Amino acid sequence: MAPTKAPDSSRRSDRSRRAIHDAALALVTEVGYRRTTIEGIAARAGVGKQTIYRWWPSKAAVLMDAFLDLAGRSAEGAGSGGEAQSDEAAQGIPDTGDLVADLKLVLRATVDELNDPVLEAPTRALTAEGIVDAKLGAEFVHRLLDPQLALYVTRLRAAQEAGDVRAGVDPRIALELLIGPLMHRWLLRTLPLTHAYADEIVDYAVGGLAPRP
Amino acid sequence: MAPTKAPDSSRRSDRSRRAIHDAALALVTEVGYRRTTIEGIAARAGVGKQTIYRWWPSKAAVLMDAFLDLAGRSAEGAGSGGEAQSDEAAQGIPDTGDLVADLKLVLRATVDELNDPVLEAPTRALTAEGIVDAKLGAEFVHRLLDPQLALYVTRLRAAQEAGDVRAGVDPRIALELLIGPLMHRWLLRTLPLTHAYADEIVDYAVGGLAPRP
DNA sequence: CCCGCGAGCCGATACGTATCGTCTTGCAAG
DNA sequence: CTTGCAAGACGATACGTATCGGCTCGCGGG
Repeated sequence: MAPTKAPDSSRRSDRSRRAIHDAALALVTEVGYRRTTIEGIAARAGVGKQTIYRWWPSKAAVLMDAFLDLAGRSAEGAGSGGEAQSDEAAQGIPDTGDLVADLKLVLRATVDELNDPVLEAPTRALTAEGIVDAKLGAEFVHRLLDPQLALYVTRLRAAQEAGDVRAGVDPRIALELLIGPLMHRWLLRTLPLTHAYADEIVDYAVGGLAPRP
Repeated sequence: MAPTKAPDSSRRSDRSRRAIHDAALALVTEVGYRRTTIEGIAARAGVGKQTIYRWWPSKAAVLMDAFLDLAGRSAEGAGSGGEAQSDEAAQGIPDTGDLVADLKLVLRATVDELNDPVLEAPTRALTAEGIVDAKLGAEFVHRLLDPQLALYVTRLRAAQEAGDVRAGVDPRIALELLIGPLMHRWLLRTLPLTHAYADEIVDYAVGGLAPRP
């Protein structure tokens, strides 16, 4: 009956947790997701296998936590000092009044992140895993993607109030018009992902969202 | 030196090939990609393991051929009688002169395909594998995606000549404005993928591509 | 025309390796 | 003294390779 009672997290070793995160990220970028094994992570982290199995249900879960930890750490110091969440999440999308310029700025930054060799392998691995595993995918979307997308919703709503976007447009759909093409090209590698591409997407998309004359 | 000489394909058993295709597709939809094994496929198909290893380099390659075979078979009879390639590939995108209506028709059909439970599991598995494995991804794009996308390019060029799309627009980018959001929502399961969504995407995208007044 | 023969794919299965997830053992931190 | 921890033994799969007869071809001598 006892549903495998949870271990006492207050006694958990932070040192081991971090070592496991680092080892997981390093292995994924070095040998790829398929060939990173739990045993390999444990060995590299100087940790017993059981310590991993005690705290995480799967290899993907380890990588997800490691990735979130990485994103959180790289954002520290960029925020106003409090609890930053992620690079963009901490500061939001700028609102200079020029919607096109603001979006280009953010989408260019997204392009740079996607092309960053350090982030590429873990991001691809998690995305791919989420595509096949609905449960993990939901967690990925909820913990990583949704917070980012919420920023677009905010900025697009402001644009609607400013009259740059038609009132009837659903921000959730407008946002996908921007992000979708970027992700599509990155995921499927159909063509190179460049700043110029991001700019064109913004130009076309905003054109379709603007009020009819 | 002899680079593992290729087997004689003229003596290949078509019966085994088809049995392997069917078993692979069935297992992927039944137990998921991760838990379909080469041994499982061989057992289900009533085939020796070596027969699979002789003709395919990996589990993903088996599934890719099986999927292409499935797509090809389901399109037979729909084409003009000759060598049909795929449902849409055989007939192309209609050109009634109404760009919005034509695109909605095709994107709705794509939505239906993506929501088809028979096609969903193999498509997700192949896409996910291609995201992580660049070599396989390139093959996936080349054999499956590019032929489909070429149809959009054709239709969009016609729209440019008809004056429905600005002359400066690159069809390869315009097409991603349509397909990208659809794939993004389907892959990441952010929100349900419906006909209404396809319609809105077409409305917004075409609005952004149309000539400036 | 016919039959024997070698080549090669086929189903089947044994083999050694790798990874999995669980379980056990001491040890040291709390 | 309780419990997480490092280390690793353990059975269970799945991997990819190597053979083994059995069967079906194509070919060439009779």
